Amino acid sequence: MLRPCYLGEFEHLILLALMRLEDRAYGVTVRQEIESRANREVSLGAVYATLDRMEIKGYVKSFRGDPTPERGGRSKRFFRVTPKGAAAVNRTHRAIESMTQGLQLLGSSS
Amino acid sequence: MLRPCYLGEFEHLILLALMRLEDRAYGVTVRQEIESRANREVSLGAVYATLDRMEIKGYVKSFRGDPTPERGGRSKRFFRVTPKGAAAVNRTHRAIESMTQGLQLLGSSS
DNA sequence: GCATTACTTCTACATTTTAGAACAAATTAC
DNA sequence: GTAATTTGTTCTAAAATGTAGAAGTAATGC
Repeated sequence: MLRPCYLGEFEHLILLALMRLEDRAYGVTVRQEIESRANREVSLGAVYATLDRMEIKGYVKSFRGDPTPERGGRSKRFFRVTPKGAAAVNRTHRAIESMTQGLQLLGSSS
Repeated sequence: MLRPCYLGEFEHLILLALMRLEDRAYGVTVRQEIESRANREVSLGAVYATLDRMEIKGYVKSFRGDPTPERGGRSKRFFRVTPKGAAAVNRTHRAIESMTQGLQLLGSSS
């Protein structure tokens, strides 16, 4: 099968979280960002699994930070979106946007 | 596991295609709509599998049309989005939107 | 050291996405 | 009418994604 270059739902949310968090993105903050912003519960296991897969695909890059002086403050694994990851987000947005053009659906529900 | 009420990527595109197509939505046109609008190749098998799953979940409803008088024009299985499906689209859009708020990413690529 | 805290990795499954082959029903050509 | 052709759907099987929770690791505080 040809490698699809489209993002899954959760991959998409995680990339957006990384973009928002900039240099503060690691497992816990990513999960928090999605829970509070997208109003959706996620497990840390899910977050890491998806980040690992996206690192293999080249959508994100991770590197170790230093330990912090809080109790339990061990070193974190930070993540950043790569240009390739950003391109994937853009492709996804364009696809959704062009499929949405002219539809009036986001009316007022909530 | 609790049934997640979030749409997968492809489910999302298919629901948008159904909304656009209104009463002309069946396997072939749905595929065409996604290929031309979202600029993405999809197989019919993928379209039907996803439509079937979404019918089970109550996001779409299908019904048979009559044969048409073209060569090979056998009867079609038409699909419509249900209110539940429309609600799922709205939830998905809200999640993406709130994750995107304030990010400037759709700059100019393409 | 031992308990506690913050964080990551591992394990195991469920669900979604995917392609292509097989099947079915209609039309046309002969 | 029956074989070939066309439109459309269903079936099958596998890969990719999504998910939760248990286990593991490194730090601090006592």
